[in-house]
Amino acid sequence: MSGVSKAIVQPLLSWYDAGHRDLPWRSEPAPYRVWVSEIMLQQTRVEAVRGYFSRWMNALPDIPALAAADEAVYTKLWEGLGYYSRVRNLHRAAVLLCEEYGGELPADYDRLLALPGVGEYTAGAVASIAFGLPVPAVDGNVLRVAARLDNDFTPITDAKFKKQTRERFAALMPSDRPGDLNQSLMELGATVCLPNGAPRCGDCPIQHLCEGFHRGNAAVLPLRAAKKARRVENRTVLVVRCGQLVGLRQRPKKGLLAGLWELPSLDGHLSPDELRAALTEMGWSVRKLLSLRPAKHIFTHVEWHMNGVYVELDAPAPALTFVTPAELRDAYALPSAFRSFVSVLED
DNA sequence: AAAGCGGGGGG
DNA sequence: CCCCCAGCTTT
Repeated sequence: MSGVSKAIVQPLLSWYDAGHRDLPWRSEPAPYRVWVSEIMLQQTRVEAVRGYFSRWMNALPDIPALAAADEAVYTKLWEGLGYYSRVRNLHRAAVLLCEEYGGELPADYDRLLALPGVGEYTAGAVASIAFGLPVPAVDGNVLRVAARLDNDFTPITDAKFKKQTRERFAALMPSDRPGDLNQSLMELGATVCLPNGAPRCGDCPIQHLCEGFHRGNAAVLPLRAAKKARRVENRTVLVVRCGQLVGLRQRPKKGLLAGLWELPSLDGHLSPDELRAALTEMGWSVRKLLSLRPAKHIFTHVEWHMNGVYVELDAPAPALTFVTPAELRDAYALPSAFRSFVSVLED
């Protein structure tokens, strides 16, 4: 017997018991902590989450506290973590939980799945880790482990592969330790069954059950669908000063970096003359313009190639919100894309 | 099924 | 440079 089968369960649990990473949401797996950690961990590395998780729990220790928090507060706590719809959904779900479930998470896979921001993976993770329910939690790690175990060349990005993998693991979940089995699979993927052709099969507790290893294919699996090319957007980004204040703009409620604050910017790379003309046209009283070092920021599907310009105004521009550098640092959520330009304010 | 949605660490 | 990360939602 080999591949994804019940034979992997005991070796994985024993291996997990023998040692695993010490993660803050593991040592104290209250449902709220597990839920928040799993949302933060979506498409995000464990090491990036640690600091955010600690600060979040300190500021918003339970579901009612999150439900009652201002948008500016929870958005600021998420600043720099990315995929900001996650934090909006987290808050929406907290409000909903207070209204419908007395401020607690339901111990039920389908009710968890119905929460905003909670998909198949997260519902399975919370159900199994926080509530001990025997449901699988199939993330990118588990998909890779499954493809290698079964020597399966189906692209793991295919929906059918994900569905099949969930079903295969659902059939072998142990009733006593489902959360630990799910975490052992993810731990294996994160520390041993590594991506990019670098599996450490010599350290694997289920090597003897791995069809991919047996066939010599562990390093070439899994397959993935080809990814699309990014488009490039040229922008002229402004560090606007008026006295000691800096001018900010809030992004639209939908789309990229929705609702976050940003440095104002114009489409394209404008020359100093073009920029001065454009700003005058907008009614801004420009006192001084200084070019800053250009910067590039890469998102998943678009690249911003940014020319920075320091702009001094005689009077505040009505379209902007003017704040002190300290207020910007402490209370306004600004995406990482603008970091290099904001550092100009620290002189 | 495909596209949109962040940011960073490591090869 | 490219890869991929404890994915979800919308179209």
